[in-house]
Amino acid sequence: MSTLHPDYTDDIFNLSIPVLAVDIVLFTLYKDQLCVVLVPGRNEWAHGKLTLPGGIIGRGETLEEAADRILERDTNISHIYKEQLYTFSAHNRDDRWDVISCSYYTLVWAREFLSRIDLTKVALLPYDLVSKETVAYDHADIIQYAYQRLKWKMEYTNVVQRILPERFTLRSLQDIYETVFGQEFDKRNFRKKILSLQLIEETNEYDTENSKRPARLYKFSDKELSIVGIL
Amino acid sequence: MSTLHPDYTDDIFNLSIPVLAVDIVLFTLYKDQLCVVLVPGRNEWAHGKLTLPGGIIGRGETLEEAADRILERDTNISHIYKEQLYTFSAHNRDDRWDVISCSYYTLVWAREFLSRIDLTKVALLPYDLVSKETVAYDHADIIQYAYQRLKWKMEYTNVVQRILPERFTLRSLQDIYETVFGQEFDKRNFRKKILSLQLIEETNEYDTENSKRPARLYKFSDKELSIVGIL
DNA sequence: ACAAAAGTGTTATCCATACACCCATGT
DNA sequence: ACATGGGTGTATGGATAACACTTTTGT
Repeated sequence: MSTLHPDYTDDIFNLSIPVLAVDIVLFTLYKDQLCVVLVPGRNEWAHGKLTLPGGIIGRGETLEEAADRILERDTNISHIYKEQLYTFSAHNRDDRWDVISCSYYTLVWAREFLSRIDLTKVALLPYDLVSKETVAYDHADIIQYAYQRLKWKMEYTNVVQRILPERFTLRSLQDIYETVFGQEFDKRNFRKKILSLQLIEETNEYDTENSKRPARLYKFSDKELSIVGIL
Repeated sequence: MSTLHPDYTDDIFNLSIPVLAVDIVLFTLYKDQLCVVLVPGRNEWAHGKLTLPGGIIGRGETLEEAADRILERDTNISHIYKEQLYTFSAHNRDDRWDVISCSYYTLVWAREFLSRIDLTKVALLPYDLVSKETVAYDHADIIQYAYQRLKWKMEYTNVVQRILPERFTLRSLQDIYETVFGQEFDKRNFRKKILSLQLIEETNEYDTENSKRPARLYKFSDKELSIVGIL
């Protein structure tokens, strides 16, 4: 233990302190399904259920650094865009241990990351199957909360640019929204809305990979994250 | 240090852990100004500046419990509605100490609470005067972030019910919005919007305290917090 | 009677929604 | 030629924003 900060000596002498962990909710789009990347629980209290990638934060580490370190250790994915979700501290979150968890969440496109994930060590669980029966501790609650936040963020900001490749078709953008929200959107209205926001601009390139009529590729015009109503 | 949680033993053996604190941004409406309740910094690194009420979280305490304890200690206010803001962990938040701060924010109506606050121990600093010159550490940043969140929450949810008394006039409700947002709203449109949301209902009581024509008193019809567009 | 705040409706504009057909390409 | 997904425009209804006068009370 290092030297005490004078502002807090009163507290330190009266109280022992809890442990701070980081847990990451990593959503991914896989085969038109919204999935969560989970790891097998490493102890008997997890009862063989899955858990979020997580670990204890170290001294001198920021939360983001700890999240990066843990994500790399558990999933081999490094330095991706993520956002802080909430810090959970309810009593009995975890039966045996007084741990406070600062959670992060993000969404990645499976195609890019599947190659780096070792599927013998992590599971891609469809969001619809997340429940207290499949996921340990309060992690199902955390995942549900992360899903609400993800939807909000995608509806009202341009975060989606963080998960798309440089060039993309309007259809692939719409697919992401439809998968995340679990509903279909009118193609014309969706395109009209997206284009009117001036977040993206057309290029003169076309997607020739799929057969059928080639789709025009677009790119984001502005890399700043901002609040805009998308849906 | 208590027994180690098996999920985290790897981390624990490799790393020492940082300290978790709670800081509270307590906004209040005082003389038509949005103010922040601050306390004098208790050490030389605060350079005589003001700081947010804050302290170290204890083992077995939830963040909310710690926030309540600290708020009561520093301001004599107990068990008020508050929301978690963000957990700050940037390097060099605090020059001498590796502390991660989970922050909470709330808004109270000065009239109710002024009697309980000891104004020789706490300061009410108008939000406009919050800056790195007046407030220590990164607390000015935290306050600014809390202000953004407060505005969002007031624009899109019915939180405001948490700070109003049981019965209130539409004018006092509008005053709160105008003070927080620093702008005036059209009286007719404001009333129309609020009433159309069906969040509040009229009573047959009138405010007779002020002179001039007595204003009808209203009450909230629903105590649940929900997302609704107010402005 | 007058000052001061409460209360009340209408109109114009913008945005969201609903909806159906033609186009370019590969097979 | 046909099957498949890409691409486009209009009309309607609902929400928002702008705007001024009458009412009730205390002094």
